[in-house]
Amino acid sequence: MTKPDSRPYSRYSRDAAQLLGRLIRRARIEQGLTAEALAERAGISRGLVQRIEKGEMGCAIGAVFEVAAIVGVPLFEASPAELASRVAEAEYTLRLLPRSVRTSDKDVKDDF
Amino acid sequence: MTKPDSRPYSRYSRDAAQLLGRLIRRARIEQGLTAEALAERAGISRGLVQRIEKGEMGCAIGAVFEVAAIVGVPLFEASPAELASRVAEAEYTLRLLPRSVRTSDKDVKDDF
DNA sequence: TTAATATGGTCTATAAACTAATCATAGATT
DNA sequence: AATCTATGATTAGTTTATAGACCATATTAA
Repeated sequence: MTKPDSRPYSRYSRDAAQLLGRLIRRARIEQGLTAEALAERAGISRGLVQRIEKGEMGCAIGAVFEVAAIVGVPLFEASPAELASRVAEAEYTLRLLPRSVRTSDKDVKDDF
Repeated sequence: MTKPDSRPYSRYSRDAAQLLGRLIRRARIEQGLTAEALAERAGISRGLVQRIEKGEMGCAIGAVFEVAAIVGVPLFEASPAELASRVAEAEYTLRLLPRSVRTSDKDVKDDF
């Protein structure tokens, strides 16, 4: 058994996952919610809640987002209505773009 | 084989995952990046890129965030420096909270 | 229209996440 | 101080995601 989940993640994505986990943990505690209780509400195990709060990269995004929603950590800093609106907007914008990318090598901003 | 990944997700978390996927796809196309090329950069398979762009809830948050970072979709609407700063802040704030929750049942704002 | 390629879907094998149970410890309340 | 409980960590077993190959189709460019 080697070290688990040691893929080359960028600092940015690791920070983001970690921050999300901390925010969830903070919100849970402030609401007096037990990890066990939160797990029950989300339909997942307590162990997974622990991993989410630690910001581990292997957790399913569905589980993470669901837990965040339950304790009230806003995703995209948006309310449900705003989110739905942005989804629709993104949907529309996508339809305006080419459906297939033909170019071989263009510049990508990997850093921002 | 039954229907995969049919856990009871909230509308909010599903919208969030879907929006993130759309934003990634849009950014990728706008940059003339092939799904294959993006997968290569992220160290994942092309199939996983497709699932991420569809906003499927089972994808590992590490893979999703990594891909987002590569195409330049900001997480938490924050730059790398801001993110790191917020992580540190969250870390500090957590240390001020009780480490164990004793209460049995308090009110939770499930809706916001 | 034709040629080249990106995309979408499916399949199998493998790797990994997830669950559930358990134990030890830390922390909170009386 | 003593008790009760939440937390953290570990393990075994099951489920699921992921990789990689493949094929069919759609899309772009010539």
